[in-house]
Parts: sequence; structure tokens; C-alpha cells
Amino acid sequence: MLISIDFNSDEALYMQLRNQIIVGIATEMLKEGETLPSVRQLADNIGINMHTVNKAYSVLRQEGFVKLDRRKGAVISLDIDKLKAIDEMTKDMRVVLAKAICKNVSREEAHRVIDNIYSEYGIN
Amino acid sequence: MLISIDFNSDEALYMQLRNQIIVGIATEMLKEGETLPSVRQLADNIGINMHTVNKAYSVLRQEGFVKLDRRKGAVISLDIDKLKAIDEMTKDMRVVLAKAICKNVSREEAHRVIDNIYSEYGIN
DNA sequence: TATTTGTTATAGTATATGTATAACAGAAAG
DNA sequence: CTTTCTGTTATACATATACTATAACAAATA
Repeated sequence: MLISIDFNSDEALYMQLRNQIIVGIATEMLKEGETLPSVRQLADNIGINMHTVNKAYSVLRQEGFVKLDRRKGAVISLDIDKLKAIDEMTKDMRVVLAKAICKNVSREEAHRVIDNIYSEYGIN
Repeated sequence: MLISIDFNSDEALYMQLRNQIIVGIATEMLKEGETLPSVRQLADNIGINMHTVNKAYSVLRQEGFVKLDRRKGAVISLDIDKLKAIDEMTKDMRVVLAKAICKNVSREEAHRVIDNIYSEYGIN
């Protein structure tokens, strides 16, 4: 999978990495059981430090997206807890939607944004 | 408006403040033209430093939620640019939805979350 | 045996966050 | 005019986070 890092972004490198891997899983460019590059390999590839990649992987493990195996490396392995997922999603969305509502974005327009992103990710 | 700060949160104080004010505007507890407490007043009230409140207000101004007036203080004043708002919302939602999709949250379930939050904010 | 894996430890630099004082100019109220 | 309130700016300090740089370890693999 192609990973592109923006060194001028205000977003932390390990978060950019985490986010791109999550999007990769959502779009099925990364599938259950597949392995990610080793921390050293990916760090070298991108041109950042090993520990930064390691932190991204650790976060992904903590959030239930991968399992870390001393033999195979980081393996995509989804720990599905739908109620928890919807709960987190709701929390994440409260501020995002509040921002939008202040700017007169309607419920229907919000739905359309959802649909566009699901389509963008190749679902339905 | 009631503001509650969690000093143990990993979220920056000024961001907690910003977010609560945005939710306040969305729920119409804060209405266009109303003034927020002065930086010193609110800082004293919450028990944090003046500069932290000032930073929150500066961010809110930068994002088009308030105007700062040397006479009146911080006045709720919405700078509406809907296309920009929807664009930002889309960006904010990409990772949120990717996370959800990985956990098997369907498009319909995402719609339901949107509806719940809009209702929670007293819209429709 | 040599290499690769994640993991851990230590140490340094840079940036972000929050606090503490202080001072300024503009506006309002006495 | 003086006092008080506003946002604004400046400086300085402490702490936490982010990122890098080396180094070493045990387990697994080739």
C-alpha cells in the first residue's frame, strides 16, 4: 500500500500513518490476515524513525485493527465490537456535526456527505 | 452557558473550551449577537489561565464563529460559507467513517448516528 | 550462525500546552 | 480626568508530547 506523509502537516506523523492504514483497511486495500511492513522497513521506506512507525502500530493494536506478532510482524486483525464502534463514532461526530450545524449544514446534507464517503470507499 | 473542563482529559483545555462553545452555538444555547464572558472572567470562573481562554477565542475567530471586539469582548458572529463547511466536514469524516467501516458499521447505521445527534441538538 | 522480528531503554531536540506577570491602547463609566 | 474594563502583546518558565538516534534483548526464521 502506498503511504504518503506530509511533514508540513500539523498532524502527528504517527497519526497520519495510523489514519492511512485505517482508510486502507476500510477500502480493502489491506485485508484481514495481511501483514504490514516491519517497523524498520516502513520507517526506512518513508524516511522516518522506527519508533514513530512503532507508535502508529501500537495505537492500531490498542484500537483493535492489527495484532502484533513477533514472528510475522503486524497483521491486520479486526477486533469487531459494533456497539463500541458506534459509540465512538457518535462521540467523534458530535463536534464535527456541531461545527457543520453552526454553518447551516442540514441533516440531509450531512447524509449526503456520508453517502459520498461510503461510495468513495467503494461500498454499495 | 455552563462550561465544564476535564483536567484529566488528553484533549487540550483550549480545545475543550472551543468544542463546548461550538456545541453551544449549534444547540442555540448561544445565539448570534450574544457575547461570551471576557477572557479574564471566564478564566477566573473555570480556574484556568487567561491565555488559555484567549487561545480558544482566537481559534473560534479564526474558524468564523465569533468576532472579537475590544469594546464588547467576544461576540457570536457566524461567518457562513457552506461549501467550505461541507468540505471541512467531509475531511473530518473520512477517518471517522473509515474507522467505523472497519468495524462493520453500515451506511444506514451511520445515517442513524447523524439523525440521533441532530435530534440531540434539537433539530427537526 | 546470521538475520529479522517486536520490544525496551536511554537520551537528546523541538514543539505544544499551560501558567505567571506585566504592560499597552481603546472604550466605557464614574 | 480617572478608574476600570476590554482584547492584545511580550516575556519567561515548566511540563508534556513528538520525533529522532543508538543500542540492546529475546524469539523466531532461514
